[in-house]
Amino acid sequence: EMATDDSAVTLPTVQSEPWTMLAHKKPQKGWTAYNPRTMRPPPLAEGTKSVKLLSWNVNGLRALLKLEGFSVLQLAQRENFDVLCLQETKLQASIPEKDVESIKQCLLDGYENSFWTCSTSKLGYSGTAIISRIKPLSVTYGLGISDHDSEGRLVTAEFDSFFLLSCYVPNSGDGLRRLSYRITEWDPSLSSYVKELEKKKPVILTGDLNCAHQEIDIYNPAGNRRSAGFTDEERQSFGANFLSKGFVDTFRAQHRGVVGYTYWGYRHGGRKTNRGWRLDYFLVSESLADKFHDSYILPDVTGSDHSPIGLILKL
Amino acid sequence: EMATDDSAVTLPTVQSEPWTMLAHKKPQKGWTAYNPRTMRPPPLAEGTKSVKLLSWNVNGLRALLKLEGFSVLQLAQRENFDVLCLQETKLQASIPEKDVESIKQCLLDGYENSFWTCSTSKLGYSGTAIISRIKPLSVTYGLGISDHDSEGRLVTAEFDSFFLLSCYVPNSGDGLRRLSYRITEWDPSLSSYVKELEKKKPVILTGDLNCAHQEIDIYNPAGNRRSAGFTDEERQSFGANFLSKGFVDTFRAQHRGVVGYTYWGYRHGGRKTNRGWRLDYFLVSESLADKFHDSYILPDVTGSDHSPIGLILKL
DNA sequence: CTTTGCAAG
DNA sequence: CTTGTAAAG
Repeated sequence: EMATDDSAVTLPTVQSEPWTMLAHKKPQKGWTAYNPRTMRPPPLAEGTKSVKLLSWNVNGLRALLKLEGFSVLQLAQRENFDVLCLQETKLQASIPEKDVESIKQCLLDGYENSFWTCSTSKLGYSGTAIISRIKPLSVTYGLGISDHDSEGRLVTAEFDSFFLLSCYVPNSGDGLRRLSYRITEWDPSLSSYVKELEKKKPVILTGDLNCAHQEIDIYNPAGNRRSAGFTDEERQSFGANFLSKGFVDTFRAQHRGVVGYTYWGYRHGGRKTNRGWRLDYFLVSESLADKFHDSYILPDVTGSDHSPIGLILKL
Repeated sequence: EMATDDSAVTLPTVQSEPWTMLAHKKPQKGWTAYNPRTMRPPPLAEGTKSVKLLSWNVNGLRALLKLEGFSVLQLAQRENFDVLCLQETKLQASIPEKDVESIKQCLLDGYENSFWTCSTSKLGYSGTAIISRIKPLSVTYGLGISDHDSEGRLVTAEFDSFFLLSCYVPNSGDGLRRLSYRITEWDPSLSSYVKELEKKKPVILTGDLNCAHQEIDIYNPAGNRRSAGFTDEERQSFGANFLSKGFVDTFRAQHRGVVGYTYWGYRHGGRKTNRGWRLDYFLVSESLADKFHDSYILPDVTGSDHSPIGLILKL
């Protein structure tokens, strides 16, 4: 049975739905756990024009398709998305023939338009994509700055009423060896790029932005102050370069005080114990802030260390 | 039903026993396929003193134990061997704790004495072992020539009536890049080493000697004239350094005209189609040539690209 | 802990 | 095709 609203414990703790559990033994600060069963709004009225966007860091597309086979296709059918953004495809420019076949069958059936980047500097690393039912007006790859465009971290597709960016932000790495690149080069460059695009039309920036912005966005804030993705530097950069520049974190705007993770490291059996992070976002231009119907997470979709996230945008 | 001896086709071709099939569509030169069900002599009379030796190129011991779990232990119990020689353990000097546990449980239960070499020049490469119920008089590692002893290719155990060598001969490699090392350095050094030992007592040289000596020892002799393990150079070297120096190929001595493979490459589904090679041997000093009861192959033991081989020695 | 690519067989 | 490694997350 569903717990009542006035129950002392505000968190449902149904064993069979692990995504409903917080890692903290006791709920803190009145936070609640994100539950897609109860927290997603009812569907839009028939006839309301909308577009459904999905984003997923797949952590190696070939392994996902090998492991999961047609379950990716099932995801597509169940969710009936219009556009799917991928990160960490780990594909190379030359994909083995059998993998091409698998990708076509599992992922591109019904989606005529697909646009792929891959790292040219390091094989099988990074890589992003946009797969769409709707034909974009135009597509560009990277930031347009060759220093930052050898790792296949960005695809931009222009649609009628917005730009959509599928982005994989550089991880600051073990020992934070790449933190300074991230803070002083990548984040500001991406920020300038999106602000430039925004002069033309609204922007939707999605993907693995590799930052848990606030304490609510990570299972163990105190223990991760010097972990890549939760350093003060990255969190400040995320605020300064995106949120303070007018971009709206749609999940947080819709779900104040809700703990919704999108990533659970493989290293400590994170998914079972819900030791997660919220690293994946749909950020939107202010002008779209009241035009989205639902910003959601699909935590029960497995096959990667990240779960997919979704955004339903009213048109 | 068993085929009768006077049948026109001399080869049993029972589908459920693939090791009974020859790769050649038609039997050639009157060869027959090795069949452990019919070609092993009856057990020695009760009370006859004997020792049972086994040798196995395991192609990565950790993977074998992970894959097969306790079936290795079952092999030990079923075969009830006295000494097991391993090659290509691919262990490092520092074995992860969990692997140590697994090895102890699966492999060393009941075998007090075990002696291991590993490659110090290339991690997870090569590596040999002798695991014994009988305590050896002494054990030495390598050839005693530092140039050839960085790859963990040899363990020698001295028992009362013989030396036992577990050996993994260097593969000549793709493009035969290591053929000249093999022919001009390794083989002669090993030959000198065993001849030196033989001055003290008889020698049993076993392991993956990485040479299919004659056409009968390989499924496609014509197509492999320049393949590592069947070059003229390696075959001549094998003859000159070991057979012509008085060592007896026990399997061949016992089974003239019998096709008995011990290796089937993973690359072309070799085991299913019996596209095999005989690369694993028990070579013995001439003085032991009439003292062995059975030199055999266990082709139905899986888990590696090689099968184990065995030697029952009368004492 | 898992992905990728790589060397080796 | 499978085993190891390494770098990366």
